[in-house]
Amino acid sequence: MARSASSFRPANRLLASLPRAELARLTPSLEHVDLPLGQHLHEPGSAQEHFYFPGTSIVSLVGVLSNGDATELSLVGCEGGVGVGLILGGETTLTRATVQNAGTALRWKAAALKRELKHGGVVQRMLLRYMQAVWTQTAQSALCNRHHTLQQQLCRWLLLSLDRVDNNVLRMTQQLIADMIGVRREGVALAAKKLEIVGWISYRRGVIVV
Amino acid sequence: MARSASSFRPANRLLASLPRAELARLTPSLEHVDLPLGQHLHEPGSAQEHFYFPGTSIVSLVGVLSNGDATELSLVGCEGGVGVGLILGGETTLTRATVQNAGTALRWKAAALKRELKHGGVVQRMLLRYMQAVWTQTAQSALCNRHHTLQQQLCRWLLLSLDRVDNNVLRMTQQLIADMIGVRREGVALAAKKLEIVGWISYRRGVIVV
DNA sequence: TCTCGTTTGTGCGGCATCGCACACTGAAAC
DNA sequence: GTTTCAGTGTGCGATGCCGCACAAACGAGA
Repeated sequence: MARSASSFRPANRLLASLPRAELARLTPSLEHVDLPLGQHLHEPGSAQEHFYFPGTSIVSLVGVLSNGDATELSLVGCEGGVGVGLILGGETTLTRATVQNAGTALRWKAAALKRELKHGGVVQRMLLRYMQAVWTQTAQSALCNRHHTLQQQLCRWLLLSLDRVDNNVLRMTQQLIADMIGVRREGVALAAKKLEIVGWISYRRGVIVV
Repeated sequence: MARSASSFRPANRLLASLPRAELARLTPSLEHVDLPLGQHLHEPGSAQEHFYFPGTSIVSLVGVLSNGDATELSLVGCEGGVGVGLILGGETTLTRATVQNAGTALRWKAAALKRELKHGGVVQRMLLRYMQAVWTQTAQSALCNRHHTLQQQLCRWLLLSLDRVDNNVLRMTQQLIADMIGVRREGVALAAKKLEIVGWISYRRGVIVV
């Protein structure tokens, strides 16, 4: 499942944005992994061992309440990374990271990340910038949850997901979508139906075409 | 309005948590300010000049949508700081920081903060840890907005506020509270009425006693 | 004391979502 | 082909909040 990372132009855009030299320095400590659908990269409350840079995989970051209620806080594809808790240095998170879409990723040992963070160069800036993106998405999520209708949230979710795949097709059941944005499945069914009537999407047993 | 900061044991707990030497090093670049009620420490979209360490003041961080809808993302008192956007390095935020409770604060030039962040010592760790606290609160906010009733959210807000004052009294009109958590004033009135009947709070024209 | 503006209390119709129940459909397994 | 079941469509009452309108209570200043 894991082999050494050799490619010079990583699929992940955070890594690709780094200068040649920095990337070369990091490469030895990066490890190629394939993420299967449904795997949890980390659970609420537990410490994380690795930071992940998704390549073709998509990972959903959901906040979990003690009673089990959940809401998606951020969606991460090749433009980001998983494990912001490591950047910030706290031991525990209240989030769960679940693989939405099986695919590749590069993983990075937590210790190496911490070393790089102390170093304070381009990599640190990159990580912090991305942290801001995550925070912004979380804030957006809070705002949407308060002010937007289910329909609007479904649209937002579809667009976020589309940005992270290379074609127009999403493989995702209504139940999973409902769990992500924290609503009933029936609500998603209704909203999706409307979108289908308008002609923006077509829906067929777990396959969405936009 | 501004005079040099001289006290060795700052009221702000983030600063107080620093080792003597570090604090001494920072002190010259800190400036004492009094924050009047209602002042905006930063607006969505604009760059921030200072990072603030509240002493007796309380600052509310609200996320603002382009259409004006808003929701509180975090509440900051002497246990925290205002200006996480500076830590993360992005130029713009979608948040507004408003002074909820007039009081003192120490402010810190953005440039000094950036220097300290590169340096990568105790101060960096402290800032990042606090950033995590803010992120966690934002995530909590998202979860509450989805899963909790207005009543529960009011309670949460009251408790958050209480943690940040030294007595049991909050000076706050229902309208302002409603704006904070992003609901109608009438809803707050109703919820507050219930809490008053149960005997947990007493409410009198902008003064809440718990 | 009186007035005026702010703050709070209350009622009503409307709407979005929930929780539950159940029927239908397509795809995979036998 | 038949069975089986995950995935989906639909209906219905309940609930919580919104938007609006207006009355009542309170406090500050004249």
